[in-house]
Amino acid sequence: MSSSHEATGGRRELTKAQNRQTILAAARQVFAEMGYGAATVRDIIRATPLASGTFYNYFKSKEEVYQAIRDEVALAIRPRLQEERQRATTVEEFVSGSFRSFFAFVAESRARFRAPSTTADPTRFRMDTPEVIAGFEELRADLHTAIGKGLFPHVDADFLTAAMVGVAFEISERMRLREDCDAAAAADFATALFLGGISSLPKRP
Amino acid sequence: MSSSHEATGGRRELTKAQNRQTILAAARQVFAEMGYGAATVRDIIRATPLASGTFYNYFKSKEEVYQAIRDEVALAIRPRLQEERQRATTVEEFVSGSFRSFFAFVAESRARFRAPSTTADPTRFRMDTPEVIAGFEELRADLHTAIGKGLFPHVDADFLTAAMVGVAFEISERMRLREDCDAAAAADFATALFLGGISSLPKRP
Amino acid sequence: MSSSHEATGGRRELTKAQNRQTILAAARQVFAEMGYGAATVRDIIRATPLASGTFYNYFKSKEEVYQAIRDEVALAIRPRLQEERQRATTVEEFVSGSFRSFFAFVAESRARFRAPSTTADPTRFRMDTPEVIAGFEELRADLHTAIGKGLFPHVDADFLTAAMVGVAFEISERMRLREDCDAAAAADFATALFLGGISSLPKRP
Amino acid sequence: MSSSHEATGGRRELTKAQNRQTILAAARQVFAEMGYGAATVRDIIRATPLASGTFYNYFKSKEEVYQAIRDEVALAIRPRLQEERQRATTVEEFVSGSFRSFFAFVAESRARFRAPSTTADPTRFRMDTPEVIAGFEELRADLHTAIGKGLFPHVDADFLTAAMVGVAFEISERMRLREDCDAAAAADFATALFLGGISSLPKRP
DNA sequence: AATGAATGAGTTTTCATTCAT
DNA sequence: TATGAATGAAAACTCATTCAT
Repeated sequence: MSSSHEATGGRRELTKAQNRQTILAAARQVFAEMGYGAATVRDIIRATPLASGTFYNYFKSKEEVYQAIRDEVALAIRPRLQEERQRATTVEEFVSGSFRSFFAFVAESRARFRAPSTTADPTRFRMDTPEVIAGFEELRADLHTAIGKGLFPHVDADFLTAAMVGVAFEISERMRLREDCDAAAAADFATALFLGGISSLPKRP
Repeated sequence: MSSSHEATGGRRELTKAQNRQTILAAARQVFAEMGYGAATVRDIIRATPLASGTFYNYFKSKEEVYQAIRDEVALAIRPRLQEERQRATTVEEFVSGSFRSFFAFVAESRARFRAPSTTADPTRFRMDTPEVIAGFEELRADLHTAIGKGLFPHVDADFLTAAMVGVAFEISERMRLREDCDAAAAADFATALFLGGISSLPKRP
Repeated sequence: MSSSHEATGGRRELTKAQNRQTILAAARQVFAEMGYGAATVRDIIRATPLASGTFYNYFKSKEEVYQAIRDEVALAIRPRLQEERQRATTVEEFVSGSFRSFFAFVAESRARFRAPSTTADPTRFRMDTPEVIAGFEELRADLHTAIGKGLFPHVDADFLTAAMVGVAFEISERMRLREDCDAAAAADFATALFLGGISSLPKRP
Repeated sequence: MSSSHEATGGRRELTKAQNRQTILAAARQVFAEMGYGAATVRDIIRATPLASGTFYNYFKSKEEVYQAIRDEVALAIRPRLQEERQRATTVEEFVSGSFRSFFAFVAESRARFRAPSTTADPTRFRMDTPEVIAGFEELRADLHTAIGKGLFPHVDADFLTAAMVGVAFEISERMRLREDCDAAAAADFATALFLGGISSLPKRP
């Protein structure tokens, strides 16, 4: 009799999609708060108004929820980053484009990936998923190519990738903790560091 | 009879210290392989020739083992890093001293912190413990001081700390995977990046 | 419009009866493959193109499906066996009539009771249902009567019943596994065994 | 302080062996009462004074308990039967030796395999385990040999095996239900049936 | 009447911890 | 102190059944 009840024509469909999202949201929060390893399916369910059995209508296990979150993240971020890099014709464009996209994405998703409040798990939960890693493998590949083409100086591509990844993750975490969450500032900082530094890096023989 | 008694006494002491080390080594390996959160006391005991009850003669819980590992690490690395920074009179010394100490430490401990082989936990287990973090808080503090003293340009100290931490961790991981595990090369790379880049960083008002 | 309506009506009736049979067939197969005890309503539904809720339009529970299968079997076999025995005027007719009817029935139903392929349940699922047992209780009663009337020698009727039941079940299982599935040969074997053996059986005081 | 407490020197050892037996006994009873398929590990534990976790110190699953029971039975009965048959030089010895051993064994174990009281599962729980079946495969092989050697007439060995198995199982069940549980009478009955009947069986070409 | 998602009680299994030896 | 079996609370997962559509 309530309006929300009557209005929806395909209530079942909606509910089903909503439940999936409810579980995913709860999982994101729980993973952030307790860390992936320590989190249990129970914890996820408890963070939900659903019954325990319902979880298993959507996911077979904690791993599977994690995959789903991963895939969502990857689907959102990887194409953006790849596009930036492919469009780049100079080191500046390559570096600044990558960092701008990445920090912008993190800032946008801040709402969705609720900040880890009281982490019981001493290992930090990062958005450091295989898919994201795969995204950085793409970065590595593109850096190799760029170095081969002479766009970049002939430096250690693996270390350079690692450095960019490390800077991106750590600064983004710091950025998220700040009130302003200024993605542009973070991107400018990281970009300047690399543009200034890359030319000084040891050249490989 | 007396001599055998004394020998036993000596062995006892040794055994006791050995058991503690046995547990710590097993815990390091298990944490690396499954992640801290997913690891259980059972897992640690299983990676040990000891009986389950024996564990509790040395540690009260998984957390306590973790503390002990942390403290070991911190005890080994933090004084080294602090000393490097306090000795530094230039940016070059500050940066290169920090990175050289850090990568040297990681290379040394490669044997002890067995490489995470097949990680079931998708979140990477880094030597990213609170104590190590605390070590980097010291770095942050020292950077603030150094900026205040004019040793460093007036950049965003938090972001710079984050960048150094991220580069240190990611490159050290990469380094550990390499056959040669060349700490000097890693340190040179990171140092060059920062020395070249720092002067380009955006200045704060 | 009317014609399509009538056709649908006819199909409905058919569908309804078909659904019942679909469930029964699935249940027979599932019971045979997993054993009655281990089988779940879920398993039966899964072996069906129907939805879970539909099951409950036809049966209240696993037990009720079982009853239905039982009753079907009993309805088919018991009257036949009783008729054979009542018609019998000699031991030969009694014994050979019973075995011939039984093995013929099993051979006929081989198609319906699909052979248990890979039984997860180590206890064999036999067509050894209460109704069939009841059928053999009738055999016991009739044997008692026949012994009382002097048709059979004065042997232990319970043991004789048990022997006939055991031989019937075990040989029928063997027969079903054979390509030819020759009911007559099985009946001849069992009949000869009992006709030859009965006269040698220990007489009761 | 109680005598039963102090008396036992190796209380641990004893308890451990006892617990295993406690679980096996409970399992035998539960399997008999509910059927193997319907029985749950919980049911077995509940039939025991032990804690739920203790079950898993001894068996990994319901299947494993079942295996253990099976193996016990097989270990006890198969050698006896084989010995009887190998010792036999006539049909009489072969048949009567087999039946006497089998019924004697069943009578002995009546205490251990508590009689199925109120079976919820309509499929009867027989000691009809793969190992026991394997025992009858040995019977089949020996019958083939005996027929080949001319000890037995040239009848259908598979059917004869099935008949002996069926008679053995069904009569033993009947026997167990009787107060006297007279193994000798059961053996005499079965032996007479077969000795009288075998010569009448249809000869194979 | 058919559907299939939600429910939550029940089952299986693991685990930290205790304690008798 | 070392041992390792017992414990039972809690986690993982299944299932019969209901009910909105």
